[in-house]
Amino acid sequence: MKKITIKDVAQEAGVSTATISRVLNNTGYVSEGARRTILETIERLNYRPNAIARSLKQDRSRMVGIVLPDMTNPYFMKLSRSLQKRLRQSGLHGMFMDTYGDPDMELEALNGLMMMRVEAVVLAGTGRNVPAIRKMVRGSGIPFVLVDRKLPGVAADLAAEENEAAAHEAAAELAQRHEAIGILAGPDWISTARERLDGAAAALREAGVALPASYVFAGDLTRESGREGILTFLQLPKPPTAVFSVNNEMTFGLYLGLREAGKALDSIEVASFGDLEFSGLFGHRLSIVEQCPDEVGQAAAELLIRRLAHAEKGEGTESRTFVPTLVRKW
Amino acid sequence: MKKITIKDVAQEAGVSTATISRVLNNTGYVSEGARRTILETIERLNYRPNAIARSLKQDRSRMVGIVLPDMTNPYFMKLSRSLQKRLRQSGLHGMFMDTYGDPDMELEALNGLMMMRVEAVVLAGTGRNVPAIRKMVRGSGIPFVLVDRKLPGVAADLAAEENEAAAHEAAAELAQRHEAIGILAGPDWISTARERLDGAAAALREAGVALPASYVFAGDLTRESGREGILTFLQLPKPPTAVFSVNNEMTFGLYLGLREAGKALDSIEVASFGDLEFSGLFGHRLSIVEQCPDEVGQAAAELLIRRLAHAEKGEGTESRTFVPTLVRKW
DNA sequence: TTGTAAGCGTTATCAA
DNA sequence: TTGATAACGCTTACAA
Repeated sequence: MKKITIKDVAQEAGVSTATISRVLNNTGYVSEGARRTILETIERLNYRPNAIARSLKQDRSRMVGIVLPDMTNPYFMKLSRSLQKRLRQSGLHGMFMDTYGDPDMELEALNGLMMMRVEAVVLAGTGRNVPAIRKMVRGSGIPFVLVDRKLPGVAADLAAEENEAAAHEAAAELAQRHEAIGILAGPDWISTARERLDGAAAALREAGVALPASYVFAGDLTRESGREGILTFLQLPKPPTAVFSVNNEMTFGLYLGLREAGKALDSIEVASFGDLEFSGLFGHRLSIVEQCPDEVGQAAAELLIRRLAHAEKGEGTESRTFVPTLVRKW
Repeated sequence: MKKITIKDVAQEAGVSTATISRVLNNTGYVSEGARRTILETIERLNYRPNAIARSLKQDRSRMVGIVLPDMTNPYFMKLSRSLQKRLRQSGLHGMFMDTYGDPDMELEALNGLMMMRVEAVVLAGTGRNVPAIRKMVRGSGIPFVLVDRKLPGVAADLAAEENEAAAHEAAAELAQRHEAIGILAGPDWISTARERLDGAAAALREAGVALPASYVFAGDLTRESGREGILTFLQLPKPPTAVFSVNNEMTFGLYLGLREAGKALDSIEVASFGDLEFSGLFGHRLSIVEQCPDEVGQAAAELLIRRLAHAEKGEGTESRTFVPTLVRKW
């Protein structure tokens, strides 16, 4: 069980470690004979080069940090999957960190990644660490790519969705048939939530639909707060007849709340940013803004790879890729 | 942007690198004065110790490989989350690898992890690399913990669910009311699928319900194959009036298929292993075997930590933790 | 309480 | 075409 190193292989094969290294990395000249013996010895000893030593020597970890608020959320994992797929093609590995949406854990995760000397960071932030992250982006010398969520004043590439336009379109749809429209909103510091609220509110305004404060519920993107939101709306003297929800979890909570209140699931019309699995199955009176996690992940990967390739050429200005979303009417 | 090392800190603080190291690791004696200057210098230079160098020197990567067939599957990610949470408490980081259920990618992932010198591996296998994995477990000298899925003949700890008993219970329930029961099964080499099929088949046998070959559809656990399965059943001269499905994705496909065939979603009674998000919302004539990813993940973590702690004391025999599942009737 | 220096397993430079 | 050998950034005996 003794761990076997390049020296053991060298000894067994009767060559120097330098030669082993050359065949391992296809670098420099190696005679065909030597190459064969070496490969055979490697196989026989079941030798695997130590990536840690290699990283140290080459000053390249070949790792990319991926920092997410919720790894059980399929949206982020679909995004990560397409990202990781592209990274692998470039010989990079993703190091995933789950922040649980908590600012302290986010900072801890980022610090850990800096110590691991990741070559880049992909971040869907909590929105609550902007100054620290800005400093880190400046000081680290590695590229950051923001995904899904923007962070104001952070000079990094971005891959995200067209939140405002899509929310506008979906809310405008509701406005054609309703005069009392509620909005399940999210925290102000999460850019996606804010943009979707802004887009929807603008649509209502343009359609001449009033939006009293009591029709905007400030939730936190969780199922539970969606439930609270609809229950709150239902208490109102004149409850909304339609609701726009800024994310799918809150939409789900909305339905839980309706059921809890003994209302039919189609007793109100709903437009939701983000899909619900069952929408195709039962979806009545439900419009969906379909998101494109795969495209966002791929875009992020492209930005990353490009940035890594041009690392030496100095920073340049940051790029932003927006992927269009699709509004699907039921 | 020059990268700053322990030497820079030593120079700035006017001490040796050894002393820096001592305060960094809280090891050995350091005068209070020195400690303060050093911490201040670290702060000022914004120094972060290089985890790679540390790993190399200490021969401890503090990383655990986590190999999964599908990172977009919430079941596996819930499992991973509780696993990771516990790992972090022990100063370990998870290195996630998605195999897409593909044996070649699985091997590639495992090889990569061995090169990274992970201290342990948590694996939900494809079931198609048993000999190679057995060899790796023997040769690597690091603990493996299998999660969710067993691998025959692989001497490793295991944390999994009570598949057979739960499937038995759920199918017995159906057998009380039906005589024509179909089963949406999975690949034979995935232990969970096989055990659930076995449990269900046994229940039917004991209840005296016939199970002709045409009532067992060999799917692959995907949504698409669930759809195919139900459509195939519906073609039968005498279609089943109830179906037991070995996982939630296939169950979802079943409903898609029903809808496609123009049948009402409650035109047949269904028992499903694994939850569907909407089951609480619409769930009629649907029984669920609720799984416990959190518990499995936690159990895996415990096994891992224990194994790591006793690493020097030789192997010992492998342990298996089974977490009980709950059958929820609608 | 502190410093010196040897290594951890590689890669890369320089000679041979 | 190959081999010595000096790093990479850290930890850790061992001395002082």
